[in-house]
Amino acid sequence: MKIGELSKTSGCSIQTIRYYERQGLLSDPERSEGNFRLYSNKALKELEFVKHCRSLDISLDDIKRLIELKNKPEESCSSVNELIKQQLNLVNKRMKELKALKNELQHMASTCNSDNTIEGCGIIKSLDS
Amino acid sequence: MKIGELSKTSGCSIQTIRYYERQGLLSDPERSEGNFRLYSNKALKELEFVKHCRSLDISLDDIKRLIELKNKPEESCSSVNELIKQQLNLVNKRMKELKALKNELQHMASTCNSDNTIEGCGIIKSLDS
DNA sequence: ATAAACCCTATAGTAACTATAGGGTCAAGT
DNA sequence: ACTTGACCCTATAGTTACTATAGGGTTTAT
Repeated sequence: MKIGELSKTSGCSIQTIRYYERQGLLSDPERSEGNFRLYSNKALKELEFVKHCRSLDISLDDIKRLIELKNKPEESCSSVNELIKQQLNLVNKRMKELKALKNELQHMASTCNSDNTIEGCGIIKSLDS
Repeated sequence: MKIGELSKTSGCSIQTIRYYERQGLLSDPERSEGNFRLYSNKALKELEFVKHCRSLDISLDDIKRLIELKNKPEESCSSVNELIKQQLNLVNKRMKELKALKNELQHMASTCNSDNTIEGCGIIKSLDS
C-alpha cells in the first residue's frame, strides 16, 4: 500500500509517518518506479507499535531503544522492564504536579464572584500574591 | 537592580527574563549608561506574577491576556474567570489521560517476570498488540 | 592595566510534530 | 494527446517555552 492508505489505516498523518521514518523508527520502505513509498503489513505493524508506545507517552528515543531490544529476542527483558518503570515514575510525577495545580486553580476559581470588577477579583489577587 | 540580581531574587534564569521581555510579558526596563537593564520592585512583581501563572501551566499567550485584563481594573472579571476555568478543564483532561496511561503502564509492568528473555516478555507483547 | 564577573544581542537547539512551497506521478475523462 | 485531479516527493519553516552558544561590551577589583 502507499503512504495515504497506511495513514488512513493507522490513524497517523502522512507527515508523521515520514517523520518517524527519518527518525529511524520505521524501516525504510520499498519504493515504486515513481519513487512512491510502498508498505507491507509488517510495516503497518511497526507503525502500530510506535503508535502504541506514543499513546503511553514514551519518547521517540525510548521507542527506538525498545525497538532495538525487540530485535534481540534472546536477551534479558530487564531493560525493557526498567524503561517501563521509569515511564511509570514520570507519569506519577506528572500526576502529582497536576493535582497540586488543579487544587490551586479550583481554589482560585471559587474566589471569583462573577459579578465583580477586575479590581476586586479574587483570582487576580491570588495570582498577584 | 541588574538582571543577575532579579534572576536570583525571582528564581527565573536570566535568559528566561529576557525572553519574557521579548514576548511582551514584562515592561521594558530602564537602561544604565552601559545599556544594562535596571529593574525596580515593580518589575520584580510583574515577573512574579508571570512566574506564578506559569506554575499553574498557563500559556504565555494567556498570561499576556491576564496582564491586559489586570490593567483594566474597572472591567468585569468574567473573562478572567473564564480563562481560569478553561485552564482547569485542560488540567482535568490531562489528568484523565494520565490516569489511563498509568493504568496501562502498571498493568504492563506487572506482566514482566524479570528473569525472562525479551522473546517471552509480557511488556513487548502488550506493546505489540 | 588587566582579569574576573557581569552584561549585551542575535542565533541555534530542544521534542514531536504540523504546515508550507514547489515540484513530480498516475489514472481517468475529454 | 492532453488535461485535470488526486496522490506522492523533498526540503524547509513554524509551533511552545525555554536553554545554550557565539561573539562581543561594561564594571569592578587588584
